[in-house]
Amino acid sequence: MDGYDKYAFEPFAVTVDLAVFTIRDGALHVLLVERGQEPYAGRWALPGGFVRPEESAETAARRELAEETGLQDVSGLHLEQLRTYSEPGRDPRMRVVSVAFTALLPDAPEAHGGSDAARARWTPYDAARNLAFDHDRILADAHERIGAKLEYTCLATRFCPPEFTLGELQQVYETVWGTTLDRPNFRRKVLATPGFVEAVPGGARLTGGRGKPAALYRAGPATTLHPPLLRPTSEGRTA
Amino acid sequence: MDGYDKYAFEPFAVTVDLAVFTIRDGALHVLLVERGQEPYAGRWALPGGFVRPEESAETAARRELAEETGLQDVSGLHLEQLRTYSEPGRDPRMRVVSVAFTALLPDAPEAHGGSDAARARWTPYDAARNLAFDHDRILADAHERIGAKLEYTCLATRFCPPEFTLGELQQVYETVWGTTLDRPNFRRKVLATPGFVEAVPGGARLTGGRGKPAALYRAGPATTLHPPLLRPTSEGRTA
DNA sequence: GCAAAAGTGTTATATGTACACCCATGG
DNA sequence: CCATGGGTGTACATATAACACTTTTGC
Repeated sequence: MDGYDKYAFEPFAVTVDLAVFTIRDGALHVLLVERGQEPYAGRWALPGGFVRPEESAETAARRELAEETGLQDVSGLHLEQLRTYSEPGRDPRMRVVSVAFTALLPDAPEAHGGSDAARARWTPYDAARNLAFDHDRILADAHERIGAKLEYTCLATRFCPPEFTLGELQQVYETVWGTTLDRPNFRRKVLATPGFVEAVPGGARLTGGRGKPAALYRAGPATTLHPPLLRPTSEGRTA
Repeated sequence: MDGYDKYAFEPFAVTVDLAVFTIRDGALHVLLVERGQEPYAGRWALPGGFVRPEESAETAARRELAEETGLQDVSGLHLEQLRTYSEPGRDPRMRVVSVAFTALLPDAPEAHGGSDAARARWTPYDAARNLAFDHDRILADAHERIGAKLEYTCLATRFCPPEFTLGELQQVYETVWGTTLDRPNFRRKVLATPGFVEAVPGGARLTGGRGKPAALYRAGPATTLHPPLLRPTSEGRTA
């Protein structure tokens, strides 16, 4: 921390990369952009870009998110630092240190392919392979992280529109975890956690065309779940 | 990600900062160094330094850890990325993006004040205030993180020597969380988690001078705790 | 014997799990 | 009237929390 010469070292570039998730047609999707230039021209990559001189990484990530999704109001969206990737060879051009973020979107706004990215597309998570740079790894880390956070935080509501049914909330868990959950137990668990969801007084909505209309809920003020809502098959993780 | 001119932007410096914890005399301690130069000359700070051109942040963190603690074998120690701090004004000299790490040491090796740091000292966590830069914040984040990780990982054994008693392991939890735990229940919980600890066949040790000698255990292969070992007073965190 | 620390046992309560069952709606 | 999805009830297993009690050591 005691070097004054700004150019004493080979400069580092600092970028942000975003793993932006949404749930569409009952499947987890991630936002990818197609690279227009070398390296990795034509390959898909996570959206991202350089941190500007007067920005923090968080500010840069939010700006990129707005640019790539074309959303008007990005201020309320959940953005969270994942980790920083700094392996010397991760970008063939120069030393690039990238701060990765995860973001969760309620529904999939089709408008994208904003400013600089050649093309942007929502891709099913399972099909998002062979990405540019070390983005396969970043994406896998991001998926792992949100899966874990669903267990002990109220993050799942970030995937839902402002008003949602408990069935939709359950689908979030089932989609991210790739499991099925018992509906009665899920319902009780969610309602027993104070501040997780709040009932919308008169609301009800048909979900699948058929069936009983479901009551509507809003996200509550709580941020953490106590006790946690554990994945069913989390036995093998002790070894 | 598409800029080729390495000097197009004002350069970023990339550093690592370390929050190195240990337990000493039943209290949580953190390793601090006294700054010899401006800015913040004479103030205490977290150890850290520049990432070198051919290093990853992890490599740099491990190198700094070895230098600051004077330990021979730093390879087995637990080092974990915390998050990256990138606010534009956090270093008055230039743009410094810092990747923060946490490290846990079994006991407190007194040998320190290694290479570049003016002085290094183990400081009780509660007395580590008014640090240089944004290190108060980093330290608080690190403490919060390790407290949370004790709940659902086997991290606590990293604070212990190779062979330890269950009483010592319990002290780790009590020290980091600032609570007391019921000994019989703690014991059952730990032993019921497969792979958390392994009994050392013939071992026993006197702990407090008096009392029954305690059986010795080693850290097991498990890394996560299922079900988790929750803090007692974690009620208020739902709101 | 007494204090201190380890270790065992027991019980009430809470929580998680696996179901069976009823309700409202569209076709 | 049946398929579909929402919602309720209930019995059982397991986990937690609180606390009494025994064991082994040093003084």
